[in-house]
Amino acid sequence: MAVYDFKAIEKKWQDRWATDERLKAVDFHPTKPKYYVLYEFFNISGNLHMGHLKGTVPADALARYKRLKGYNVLFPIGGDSFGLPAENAAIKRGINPRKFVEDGMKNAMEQSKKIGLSFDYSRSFCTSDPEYYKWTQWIFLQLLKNGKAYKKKGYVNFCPKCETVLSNEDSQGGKCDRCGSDVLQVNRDVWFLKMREYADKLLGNVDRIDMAENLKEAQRNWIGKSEGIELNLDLVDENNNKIEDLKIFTTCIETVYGITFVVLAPEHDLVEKLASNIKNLKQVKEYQEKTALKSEFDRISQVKNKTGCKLEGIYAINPVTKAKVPVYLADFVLCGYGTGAVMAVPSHDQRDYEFAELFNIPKIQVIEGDVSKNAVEKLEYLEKNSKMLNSGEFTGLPVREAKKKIAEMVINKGYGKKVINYKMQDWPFNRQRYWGEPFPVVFCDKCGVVPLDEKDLPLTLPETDDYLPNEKGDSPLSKIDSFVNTTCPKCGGKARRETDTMPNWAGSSWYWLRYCDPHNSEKLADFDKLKYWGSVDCYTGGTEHITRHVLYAFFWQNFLYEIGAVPTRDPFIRKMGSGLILDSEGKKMSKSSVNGVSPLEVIDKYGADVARMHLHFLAGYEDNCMWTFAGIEGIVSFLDKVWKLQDMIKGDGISKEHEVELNALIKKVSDDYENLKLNTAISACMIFIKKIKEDGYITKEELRQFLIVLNPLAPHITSEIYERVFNADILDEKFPEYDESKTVKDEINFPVQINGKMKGTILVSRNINQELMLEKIKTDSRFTSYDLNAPKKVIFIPGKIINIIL
RNA sequence: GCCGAUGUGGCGAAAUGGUAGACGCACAAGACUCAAAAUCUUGCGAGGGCAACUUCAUGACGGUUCGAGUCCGUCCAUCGGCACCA
Repeated sequence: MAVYDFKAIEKKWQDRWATDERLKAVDFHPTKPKYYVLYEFFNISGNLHMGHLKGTVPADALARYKRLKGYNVLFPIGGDSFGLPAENAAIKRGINPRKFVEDGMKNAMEQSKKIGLSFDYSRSFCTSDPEYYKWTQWIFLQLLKNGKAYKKKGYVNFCPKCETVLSNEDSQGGKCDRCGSDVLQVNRDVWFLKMREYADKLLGNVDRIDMAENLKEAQRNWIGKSEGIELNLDLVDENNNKIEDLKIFTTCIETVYGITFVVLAPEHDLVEKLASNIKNLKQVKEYQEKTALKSEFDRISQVKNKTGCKLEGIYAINPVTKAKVPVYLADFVLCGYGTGAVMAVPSHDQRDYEFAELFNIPKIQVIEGDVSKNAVEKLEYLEKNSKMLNSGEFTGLPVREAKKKIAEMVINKGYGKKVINYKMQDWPFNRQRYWGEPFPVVFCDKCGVVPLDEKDLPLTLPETDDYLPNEKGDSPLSKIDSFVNTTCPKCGGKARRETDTMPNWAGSSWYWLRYCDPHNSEKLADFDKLKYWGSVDCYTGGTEHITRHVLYAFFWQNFLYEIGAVPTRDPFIRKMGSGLILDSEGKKMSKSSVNGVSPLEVIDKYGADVARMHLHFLAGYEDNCMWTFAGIEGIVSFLDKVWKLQDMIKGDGISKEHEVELNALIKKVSDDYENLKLNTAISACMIFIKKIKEDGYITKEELRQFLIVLNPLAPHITSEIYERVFNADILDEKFPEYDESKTVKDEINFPVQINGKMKGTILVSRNINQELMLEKIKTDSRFTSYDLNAPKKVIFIPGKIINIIL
């Protein structure tokens, strides 16, 4: 038998798979059930890294397993090619982003072939392909027509050194991802998508998806649902003349008797309306200007330092107590949450407490507890169910009861109503960059914002070699007159195009739908095909975008469902989050990690099968793991033993000797593939080979079944042996079935406990009953020292254990 | 601060409430060899004992149970998410 030349043999199979029709998904397959496995888009900004090997291989194993199980599997791949990463990389190398993406995609596809991934490449596309972004633009038009997109002035992240606007993701920790400069906030006219309106529907998606609890919690936190009361207060002047209504939001209506002041966000629009009544208007304006200069990041990072400004001459009336309290502006109140105004109860909220100390405002304690140094906050008093103080008719009630009753009273008397608030904001949807989807709208002096006609899509991105925004921070598209100047589709008059582009998250918010029908030029995808492929059965990939991309995906799918473009609200049935690869210092190993080991290096040295198996023997799919070459010899020697099985074939059929081991193997590995637990699948295969080595032979049928079982993990070597021994292609085979009754031996080592302690095992028939078992124990020399004649109690679990209590 | 996940040998890690440490690495001894590599065999949680055996061990302390790594409490630590969200 020849030595296993992995380089030549792996290449041979990879070349065959590249064009193999059997790896392609078939729309409306007449007999096979469908199964949709999705791995997240490749980010076209460099080479594949170890994280890709960790993420893709289990998805590939699942796809290969499901094909062998007789499913019609859709396992596509594509490229997230619009956006900053690709554009920045292109600028850095001085090449056209279009060219960069083309090369990057080709490279990623070649590299994924080297890993042995069985993608259906015939369905691939990039988000920057005009045939694809035509439909991204189409979706935006639908959002606009259905009132889910609007334009408003708002703040965006801006890097002064790169002269570009950045997304939140590209400005984490307030630093530019590219150059490390501090990110500023600039006020710009921004397109927003009404994502907040979908908050509750998104929570529904979160509940229904099969996903790890920590990821679900991260999403729920991000959405940030909170129930409370919106309370109406009158704003009055010094002479108690009513000037305005003020709405505040609170989740602690039980503390309503303790209000001693009210705070508005500095940007609150009431300030302008009240201007004539504010006695210290100059001071107020100064405060507003000062806080406006602070970036969102500054406001968050300076958590401890309270600042504020009193509105002299303005007072608020507590509707419950009729008390007249002062009104302040303070930047600890955010204008984007609730009503942008809060009632302050310094005895029962730490922020209010600190503010009251600073401005010398009195406190009214309304719930038991020590408030001399800190506020007694909601969590603490609710936990203890303390009693109410100074709260009129509610004084003395336990706080839980009072909370309900005060809320009822407030609602009944018309002082307020129940409301639900969300932390999640609407989605700022434009970037002042070149490399993205152009917005399919124009601005007409007569008609205002006018959407393009759907038949005129795609609105293609014009060519340029000037990728930087102008000095005002406008997108580079604004410098291209032939693009900017156009005619209004409605009145035919002069109009200007929107020159901003969509964020890189736009194209990835619906791509799984396009795979169902990637070449459709009439629709984003044929409805019947969408119905056939349905929700993604298993979506694999990293966890870093769980509160961004996955929520955007939920949002768009819900919207598309509501306008009848797709058949379901849920894009994904199950989401598996791939763990990270850490380097020797325990840091994330990725493209940006300098000392990262490339998967291609490992493949070059050991072959793709070894690389696939070694990495996934180190840890489970969702676990982080440290990359190391240590232990790789174990996989090398295992595959060497597998190769040498060819010399050990003796007989046909399944031998009595291996029947149980083989059935147990098939059972274990089937479960493990379903659950992406490749590490234990590998160990099960090793256990089987150990037994074969012990006995010195394997039958032809046993080898056949074993190769199919191992194939999803190590597709190259198993395909090669299969061809050599059986003169057939393993892709045509069916995954072996197992017989449950044959997965356990008839004779087992039955565990014996005395007084709950393990004392040993006795080799007996698996079906032994209690009486017989007791007899066996009594006659066993190891147990003669115990008086077993009158046990207090005997616990006997058939086939499992016996426990004798003396 | 709030929420979530995790915590098991020298290391990576397994264990539907039922023999803790499967499987692999490393290590040690032996076989083969002039020798080495490769390969094969055996051992390998800690303590005690010549041995048969025995005691202690799954972050800590309690609880439920005939029986707990697993379930329930209270802590501690690590990682992750959110964070002046009213």
